[in-house]
Amino acid sequence: MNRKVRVRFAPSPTGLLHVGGVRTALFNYLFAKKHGGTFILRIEDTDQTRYVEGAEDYIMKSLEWCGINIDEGVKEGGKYAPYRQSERKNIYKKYALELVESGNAYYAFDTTEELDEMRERLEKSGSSVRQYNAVTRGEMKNSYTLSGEEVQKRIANKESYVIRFNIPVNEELIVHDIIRGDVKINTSELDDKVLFKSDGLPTYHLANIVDDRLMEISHVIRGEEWLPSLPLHVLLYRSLGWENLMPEFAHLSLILKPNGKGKLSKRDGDSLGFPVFPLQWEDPKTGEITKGFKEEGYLRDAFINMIALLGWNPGTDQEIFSVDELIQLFDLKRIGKAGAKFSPEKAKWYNQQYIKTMSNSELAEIFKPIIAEKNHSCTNEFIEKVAESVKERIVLINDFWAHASFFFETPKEYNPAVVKKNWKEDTVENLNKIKEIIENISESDFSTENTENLVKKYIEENQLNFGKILNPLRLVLTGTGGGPHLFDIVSMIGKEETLKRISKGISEI
RNA sequence: GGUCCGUUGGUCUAGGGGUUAUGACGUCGGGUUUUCAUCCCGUUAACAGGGGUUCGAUUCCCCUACGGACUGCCA
Repeated sequence: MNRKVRVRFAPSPTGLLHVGGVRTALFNYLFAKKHGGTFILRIEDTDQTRYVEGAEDYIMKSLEWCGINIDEGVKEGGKYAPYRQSERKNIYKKYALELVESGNAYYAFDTTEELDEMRERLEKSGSSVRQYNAVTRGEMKNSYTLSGEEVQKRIANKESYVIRFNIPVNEELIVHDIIRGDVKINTSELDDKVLFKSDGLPTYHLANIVDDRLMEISHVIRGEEWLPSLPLHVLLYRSLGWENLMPEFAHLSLILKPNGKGKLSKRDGDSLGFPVFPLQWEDPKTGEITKGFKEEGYLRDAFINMIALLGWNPGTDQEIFSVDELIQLFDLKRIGKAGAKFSPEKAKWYNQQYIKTMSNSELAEIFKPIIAEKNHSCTNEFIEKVAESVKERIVLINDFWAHASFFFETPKEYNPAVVKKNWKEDTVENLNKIKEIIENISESDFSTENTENLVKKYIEENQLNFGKILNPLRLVLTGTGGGPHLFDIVSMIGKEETLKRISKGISEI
C-alpha cells in the first residue's frame, strides 16, 4: 500500500517521558522524515484520573530538546485538530454506538465490585480464563442477559454503563507486524474490552482506532506493550468497516535495565547514577526533582545517536550518526525484536565522541554560562583555547569545571595523592629555579613554545629528570596531576599568575 | 494461571544451512605523552539447552528453560 506517510507519537500525560518513550517518538520521527511524511503529536488524555500537572508540557519540551520536531500537534495545530483527545470527546460516542448498532459491541452495567467478584471467582475455580468474554458475559449484567426494554430503561434512567466490544468466537486471526511478521491468535483468547467508559470518554482502544483513522495515520509505531491488543485493534478496524484503511503496525521492544532484568525504570537511574529522562522533572506533588540527560551534561545529538542505536542499526560498522544520516538510513525492518539493555557506559562514550569532535567555538558557547556562573569572565578567544585543551578530556559537559577551573582561578588545594607522589626534598629548590627562568621571560614572549623551550633547555642542560620538575610544576599550577599540555597552561594563565602559583605552592605544600 | 513476544561475548549488535561468527562499548595489556585524556596496537569473551530436518545446523521446525509484555471503566 503506497500512501502518504503520517505517523503519530501518542503519549499519555501521566508523568515523565523516559528513554523508551523518547525512542518511540524518535523512530516515528525518523520514519516520517525518511519518507517525507508527517510527524504528529497526539495527547491521549482520556483518563482524567491519571492527569498529572505539567506532564504534557514536559513531553513537548523534551521532544523539543531532542530535536524531534512536531508537524502537527496540540501547539502546532493542523487540519486534523484538535490533537488532544479530551478535546475530541464528542466524536467517539458515535463510533461506539455504531458498533452497538452493528452488533459488534454491547452495553454492560456491571459495577467494579461485580467485576472484581467475577475475576476472583474465576481464579478460585482454577479456570485459565479470567475474562469478560463470550462465556462469562452470560453471567453478567449486559445486553445479552438483560431484555431490550431493561437495557433501554437503565440507559434512560442514566444508570452508568459501559460499551464493550463483542469479540468474535473461535476465529483464527492473523495480524501483521512489520518487525515481528505474522502473529497468530485465536479470538477466543481475547476478552470483551471496554470501548466506552461510564464517564463518557472512550478507552485507549476505541480512541486510538478512531483517531488514527480520522487523522489518516499510515503507520503505527509504538511500544511492545501494545502487541497483545493488536488483534483487538484489527478487529475494531474491521468492525468499523475500515479494514482496507488500517495503518501498518510496528511494535518496538522495550528498553531494559542495564543489569538484571526487567524494564528500565526511574529507580534504576537513581540507584545506578544515570539519567533516565531527557529533561529535569519536578514532581508537582512531592516536589522531588529528577535530573535529565540534559542537566547531567549530555549533548542532544549524542543522546539521540545513542537512543537510535538501541535496538536498531543500519547493518554497517558505523557508530556515529548525525540526525540527517539517521533519517537517510532508518528502516523499520532493521529494528531488533529483542529488548535492549540500556548502557550508561555507552551513553557516556557517545557523549565523549561528540564533545571531542565539536568545534572550539561551539564548545565555547556551551562553556560560557558555566564560567559566568563561577563568576569569571574572559574573552571568547580565551574560552576557545580552554575548549581546545579540555575537549579530549571531558565526557560530560558537567565535567568541564573540574577540568578547567585552574584556567580561571588559583588552586585552593592540592591533591594529596599527587603531592605524596611528586613532592620530594629537592622539589622546592627545583621550582625556585624554574621560577627564576620564568621571571626572566618577558610578557611578550610568554608563548607556549617559548616557555616550554626555555624550561626544557634548563632541564636538559642540568641533566635533570623531566617528570621530577614538570610534575610538581603542574601540581602548583593546577592543584592536581593530570590535564592539558603544561606549557599551554603556563602561557594561558600568564607570567604573573604562574609566578604567583609557584610561590603559593612552595609555601603551602 | 493464561495469551503473546523474545533469547549471538558482561553490554549494544552484524551475519546466516558449510564463515578463522562482524563491528562497537567495557575489561585487561602495550605504544605515544612530563601527566591525565585522546590516539594507535593488541587481548578478552557469544550462537540458552535438548530433540528433529539435512551430507552438514548458530541459521529451518518442535520442545524445554529463562526473560519480558499483556491479562483494568490505565495508557
